[in-house]
Amino acid sequence: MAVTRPTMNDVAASAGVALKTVSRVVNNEPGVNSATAERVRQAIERLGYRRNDGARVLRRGRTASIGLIIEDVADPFYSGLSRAVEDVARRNDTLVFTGSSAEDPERERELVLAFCARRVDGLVIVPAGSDHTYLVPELAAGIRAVFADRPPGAGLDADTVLCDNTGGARSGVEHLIAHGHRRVAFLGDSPGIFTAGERLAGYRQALQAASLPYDESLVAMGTPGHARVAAALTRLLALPDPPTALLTGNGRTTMTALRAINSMAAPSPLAIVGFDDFELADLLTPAVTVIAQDPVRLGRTAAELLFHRLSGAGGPAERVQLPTRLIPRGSGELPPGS
Amino acid sequence: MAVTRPTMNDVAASAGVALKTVSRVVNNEPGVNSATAERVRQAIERLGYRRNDGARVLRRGRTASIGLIIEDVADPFYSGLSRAVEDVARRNDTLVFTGSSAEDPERERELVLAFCARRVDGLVIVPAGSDHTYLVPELAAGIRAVFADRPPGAGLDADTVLCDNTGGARSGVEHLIAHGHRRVAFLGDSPGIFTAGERLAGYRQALQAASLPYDESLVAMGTPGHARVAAALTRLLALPDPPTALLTGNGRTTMTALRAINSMAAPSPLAIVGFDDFELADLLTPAVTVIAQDPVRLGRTAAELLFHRLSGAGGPAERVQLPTRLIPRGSGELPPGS
DNA sequence: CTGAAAGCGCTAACAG
DNA sequence: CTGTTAGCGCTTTCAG
Repeated sequence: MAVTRPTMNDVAASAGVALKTVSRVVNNEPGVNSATAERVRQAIERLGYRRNDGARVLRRGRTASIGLIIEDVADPFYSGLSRAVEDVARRNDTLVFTGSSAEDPERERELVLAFCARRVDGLVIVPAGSDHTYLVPELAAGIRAVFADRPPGAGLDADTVLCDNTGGARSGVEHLIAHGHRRVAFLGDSPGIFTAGERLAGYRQALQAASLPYDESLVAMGTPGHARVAAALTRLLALPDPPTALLTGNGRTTMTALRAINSMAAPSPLAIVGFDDFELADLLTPAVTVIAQDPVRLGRTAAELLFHRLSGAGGPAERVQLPTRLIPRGSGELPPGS
Repeated sequence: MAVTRPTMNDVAASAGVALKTVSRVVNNEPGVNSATAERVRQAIERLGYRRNDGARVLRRGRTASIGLIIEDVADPFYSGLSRAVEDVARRNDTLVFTGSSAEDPERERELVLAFCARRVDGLVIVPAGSDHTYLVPELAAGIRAVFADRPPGAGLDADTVLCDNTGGARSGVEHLIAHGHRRVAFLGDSPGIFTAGERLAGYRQALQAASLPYDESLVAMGTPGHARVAAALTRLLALPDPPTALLTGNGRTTMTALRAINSMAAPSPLAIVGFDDFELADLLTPAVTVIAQDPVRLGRTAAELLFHRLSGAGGPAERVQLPTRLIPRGSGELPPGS
């Protein structure tokens, strides 16, 4: 098995021309006699030559590749975002390295630095950690970074695209209150996660605007795993004055909560609004009312911002906020105590 | 803004040592005086030096990167597979380029060749096309490729990991027949897709084994879009002797079909078995019986096979088949004409 | 229109 | 233990 590929030199030798002439043909540079060019093309064909972009990059500087760091490709929210980034990259003739941080700051750092060592032109980062000082030398060296879904940690000023987490959560709770609920629980993601905090803030704002008390016992923040969610729900429903409605903090938590409630033989149905839309929400009984984010738009916006910078745009870091949309489907319109 | 990064040379000059010494320190090679090493490390820190892996690769041959081509990262089946490939790659200190072919053979080809031009060490390909002759020179040049979910086109012999599509579909139809059904429809994916054909074959085998006739009017193959699926279902249900049960050909088709049926006010409930498990199948009413594939295992197996080859394993192309598993949940156990 | 020489940043192979 | 030299495959620069 051939273990070494033909190089431009081999092609040049085979076609009886100089290296540079091959380079011109391969890159469609003007100023090559068409007969010569044809001879080169035949040699390329004959040898199965294919340009080594690694060497090209070394010489030219730009790698025409970017890195994308998300939490988990297998999560539908991030896979939508991923696909959008990929599409924008493709339109810019750029390849994408993808990596999942699994919500681990150390892993995020490793991935980012590995991408930087490959000299990606830029990065789209959904950060897991809150300390991004490790990025400072990279940014100083000209690598551009755009943060998506969550902002960078303190001390780093970079372009950022976020959803309106607070406003979204607020509108969800307002919706429940408008339907007569006074005891609304919040089942949120781990408190360390930026979006979880923002959504909790929105929850509180809605209560305050309606002059309802903030009752800590109605709030349960943590991972979206089944055990923890089921435990939290059990506790909530056993309260002396239990909630009649529930806001769940993200798509995964919503699904886990629905599953837990389903197997709990709840005394009276709980009204539910979920943060994040999800597939089949419309087919459940009742259909699930959600606050929809737009992961595709999030990814597209972040990637476009990145390429905007890569094409030379200067100016201060931008901060874009994307709207959310409440989609009433039934579960959020249930009256209390029905 | 600094547009050029410090190189090993800069570090060497700054530390007052030779280039090679820096290289030794950076790569943790033994045989450097610890005082010298410390001086070098300080210079690295001072200048914010980071090794350029592109240059390293050019010199060493291996890029420690692989390419992954799937149909669409945003599809849960492929995103599970993706994540599994990424995890295996990580364990092998390898980065992953990801690209979506969108079921377009030309796009698949472009992506693969772009990855090859970056000199990835290997590829995991879920092929969209059926002609892979474009890969021959790449394979000859030593790039390893493993096909997943679908085999390569005729004429190319490469490692392949498939699911038991035929057996899975057969077991699904057998299940329906065992529950008393005699008129079972098949709503499959576009006939050009490999897995769609295999599943159709399994459907036919089950009918034959039960001595039931194969009725073409009960089969509808095509894209999983809503319009086409709804039209197919309308036609099926208007048949003089309509089906009492339905096998759907993949996850997306199942969901679309459920949605269509839901809005159709069907005369009597249709028993349904879906190929592919999907999130929330257990929470629908009735819960959906499925033939589950294991996308994570598919991805893991393919990636492990790839790294096995990359570590020097020879021998003929392997062909691995993964089992499927029928998960009864309710929809597939409905009796006919209920 | 074509080519020779230099060098991108690094590692391998040898000296000292 | 440290340094020198060559060269990975390509593009850039400058001469013919």
